[in-house]
Amino acid sequence: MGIKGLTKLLNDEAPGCIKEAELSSYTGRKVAIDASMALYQFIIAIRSGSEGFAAQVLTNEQGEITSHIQGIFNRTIRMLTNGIKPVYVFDGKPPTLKSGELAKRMARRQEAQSKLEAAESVEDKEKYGKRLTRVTRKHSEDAMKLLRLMGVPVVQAPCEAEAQCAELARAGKVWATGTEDMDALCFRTPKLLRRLTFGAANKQPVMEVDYQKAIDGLGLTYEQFVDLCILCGCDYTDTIKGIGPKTALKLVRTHGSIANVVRSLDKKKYQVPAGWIKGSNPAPSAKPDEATEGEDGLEGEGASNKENSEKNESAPPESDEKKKAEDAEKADDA
DNA sequence: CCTCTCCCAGGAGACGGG
DNA sequence: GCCCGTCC
DNA sequence: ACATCCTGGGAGAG
Repeated sequence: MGIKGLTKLLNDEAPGCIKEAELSSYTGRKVAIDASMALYQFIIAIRSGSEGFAAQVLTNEQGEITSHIQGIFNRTIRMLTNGIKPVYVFDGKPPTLKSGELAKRMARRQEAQSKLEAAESVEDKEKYGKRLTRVTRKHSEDAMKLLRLMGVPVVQAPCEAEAQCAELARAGKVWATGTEDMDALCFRTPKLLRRLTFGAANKQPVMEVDYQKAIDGLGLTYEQFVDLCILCGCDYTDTIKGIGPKTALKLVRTHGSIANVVRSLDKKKYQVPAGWIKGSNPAPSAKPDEATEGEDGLEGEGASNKENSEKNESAPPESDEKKKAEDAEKADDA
């Protein structure tokens, strides 16, 4: 996940938008965290007996996974100990992941699936079974229950958790989004905190990115920033060979939008992937520029301007906005 | 100057006793 | 502070 | 996904 070379680009072109600090300097801050992402990592990472034979997840007497409970518990305790107030945000409707990454995951998953069925040895079955790991509804419910018992606020996002985290931050309900994924900036979270899980005892400090300083430093609008990220290469689209972060920035600055950039490119020199941005498509879809505006009610999903032909995700209705706000109020009590 | 490719090292959750 | 064993 | 897999940094060519 992430935007290729974005961290370096920001360091080079928007100096000051990234800074590092001790965990202790965030005492008292409320931070929104994508719960599903955390759960997935815990389920993958927390295993016992990795040195011996069977690398197994932690389970209860019924054989159900409990790694995620252990992980969420420890991490939450750690943050609370440091005076940081987490707000866990759970995914709602599965996001319309873009064709690229989604297809890739699907392919990998199906490959594992078929290999699992073909597997004869116990080892193989175990091996391929692991590749099918995913966060289930039950895992999420377990975590929600735990968090509620701990008095930690939980938010149910209408769609993508990352987008919701950014909205909470924009609304001032939390101070920042805690994530390892720079994609969060594309949802306009005012502050992004990386390596928040590493404590004082650990090596790297917390990394803090200021969204406003970032786009100001780059000299771009929000829409242009999203376009830049797409050009740099994100999870959802292929990149154009020969165009890296520096060139992408220059192009967006010069032409103003990704549609204009693509239009102006020498197609003989640069291979634009099939089915790319509308500007590359002979059939113009309405007004390209408007597709990137947030006026349709879609939160964040700026990157969705490339999928305007697909079923547009039903926009998060106002009621969801209120619901999340209410939930976040509880954060104040914690 | 910028990008691409290749290679390789390191990390992949957190705690706590020794 | 590091090294590992442990967490279920 | 720990008998693997992914990422980031550096070298070197185009």
